[in-house]
Amino acid sequence: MAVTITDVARAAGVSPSTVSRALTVPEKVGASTRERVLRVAEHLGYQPNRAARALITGRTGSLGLLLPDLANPFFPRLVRAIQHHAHRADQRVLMMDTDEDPAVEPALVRSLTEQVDGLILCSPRMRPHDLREAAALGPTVLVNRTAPDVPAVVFDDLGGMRQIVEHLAGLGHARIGFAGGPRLSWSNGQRLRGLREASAEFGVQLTELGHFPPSFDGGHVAVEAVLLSEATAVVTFNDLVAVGLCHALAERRVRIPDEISVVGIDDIDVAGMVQPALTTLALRIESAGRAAVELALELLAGGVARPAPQVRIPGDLVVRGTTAPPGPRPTPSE
Amino acid sequence: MAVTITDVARAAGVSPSTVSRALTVPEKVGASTRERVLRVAEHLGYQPNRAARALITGRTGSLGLLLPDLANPFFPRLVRAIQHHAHRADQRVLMMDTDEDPAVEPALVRSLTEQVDGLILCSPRMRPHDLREAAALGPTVLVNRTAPDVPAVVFDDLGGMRQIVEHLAGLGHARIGFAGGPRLSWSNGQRLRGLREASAEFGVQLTELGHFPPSFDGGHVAVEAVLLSEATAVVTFNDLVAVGLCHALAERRVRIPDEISVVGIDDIDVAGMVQPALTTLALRIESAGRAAVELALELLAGGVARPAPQVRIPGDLVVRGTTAPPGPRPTPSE
DNA sequence: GTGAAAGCGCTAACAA
DNA sequence: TTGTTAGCGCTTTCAC
Repeated sequence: MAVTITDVARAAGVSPSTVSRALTVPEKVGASTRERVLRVAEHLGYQPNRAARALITGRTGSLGLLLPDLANPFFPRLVRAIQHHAHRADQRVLMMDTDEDPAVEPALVRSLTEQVDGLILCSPRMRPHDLREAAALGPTVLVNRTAPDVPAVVFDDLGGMRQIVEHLAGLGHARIGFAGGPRLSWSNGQRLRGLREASAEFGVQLTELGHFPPSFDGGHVAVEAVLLSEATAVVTFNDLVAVGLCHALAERRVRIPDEISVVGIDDIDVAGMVQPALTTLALRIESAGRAAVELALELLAGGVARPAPQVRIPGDLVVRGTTAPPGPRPTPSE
Repeated sequence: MAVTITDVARAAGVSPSTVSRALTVPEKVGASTRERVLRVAEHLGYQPNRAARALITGRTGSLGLLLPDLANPFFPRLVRAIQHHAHRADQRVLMMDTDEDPAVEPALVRSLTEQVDGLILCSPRMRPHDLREAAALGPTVLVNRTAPDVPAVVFDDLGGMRQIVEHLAGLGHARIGFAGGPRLSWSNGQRLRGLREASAEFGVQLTELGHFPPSFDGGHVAVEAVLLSEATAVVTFNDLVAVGLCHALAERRVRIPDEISVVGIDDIDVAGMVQPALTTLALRIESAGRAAVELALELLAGGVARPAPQVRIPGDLVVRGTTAPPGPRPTPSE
């Protein structure tokens, strides 16, 4: 049997409540008593029973983490960061992967809220209505999405897109294509909007090439639309699509960046591994994770300012090998 | 306030104990009563309070998951699978990333054991002695490592290496190099052993090129040793190293697979994204995750056969573009 | 088959 | 500053 607070109390010659106080509100206990209790507890290897503590305080000491797909290289970094900072605040992390199925999200949220102090919803795919209901269930922080009155951490897509277009325009590109992500994706909308605004600002023409799966294969699908377009540079929804697109272009003997420039978003590891290495908008995912945990902790500590805070994480354009001044357009051979 | 078992009892006109039984040991309750209780519970949106249940049963309903680094593309797939199967068994997953620091592992294990029913240790880096102590703390399952008397899920490195060597020997390679991983890595030892045995069997010469970080950069470091060796084909500790090596070889204008063949291990996504695509030993990571959860559940359900079961997951060689019959060795130019 | 009662380990009033 | 008491929500004897 594990050692309980009563064992410690007996061994230290005090009452259980004193032990409890020494452990959780040290300042409400005499210095010498506190020290003795702490020493005894340490010596006995006492570990508080979280369940008992949770039962009475209503605090579980853990944060719930919901995300669409851990296999998407964007998320492991985010999870790591969240994990790390939660741990520093003595909170555990209960992770759940929804397998990219928006339909299961509300149910998972409902089951999670009961067993965690707060919820971090990463790139939730559920409908705004469901999201609002979910957030009402308990302290909730959104990452990579927004909803009215819900604290959120988002990436500065507008600023990021501006950096990309500025870079491309500076290189001399006049016609830019956008290989978009899922129609329902919140960030896809943001990115498109940012691209439109920046294109107007820098006087380049933006062509929307369509919506593609946010994956390597999606990039392969997009290649047709890219070749059919007049664009000399293509921005993709994310790095996976960019890498897939480059792959497909290479298969068709289109030279990158000589004939077409490609820009990704995320700066996942693969971006630096392919050849040529991908020019991409690096997202400070670790910062986002930290911000999310901090917001959640604030929420728990007791309310948050209205309106709900919205942390915007900037991006940094990383120029590598897939962008260059526009050359001759590839001839659509096949 | 959340709805409790008492609320349900009152609404259903029975005692709390009956509700409890209807929910956890249905067969000990009259059919009609059970049905009514269940309906009322559903209607009220009753969710059992896990903390209270844990307090009395001693079962937390969650599994602890310890791993070295979620950023390593091997792990997200494993975590997903574990998550998925744990969830099906109505167990939550508490994940902790040790950040590749063997020193923190024992402490994390100790703090985790108190709050979970069982522990799944993935590729633990800690010393055998610590591992034995950790496993003694509670129900423990090892993944990608073994210890006496501890149930484990391992990959069939011996069989996998045999597949690789057979493939290479069949292609005509007579001298194979191995770019090893961390000296302390358990699987590195296994792989080396498998390579030795298979090399003897197929009559090829094996050169150990050294130990390298299990990363893209590690592959870059390894390139020197590769070029200095007589090997016409190189097996690397994992795909990341293989991709890094290919990258470094390409930088030196060494043609793959014409001048050197490269084989990775894992079949991470990147393996299919680089050009040429990587020949690699695919590990059935999902199967490993499932097996790990099953073992853990068995442990919880009450003991496990002695000696501790050891599940061996086979690998499948995926032949892609980085292997071919040996050509002329590259001339060490620089 | 069902209810009453006890108690898991802890914290939080309330007293002293 | 410390101890006493009650009770969080649930399961599990033990009666009936």
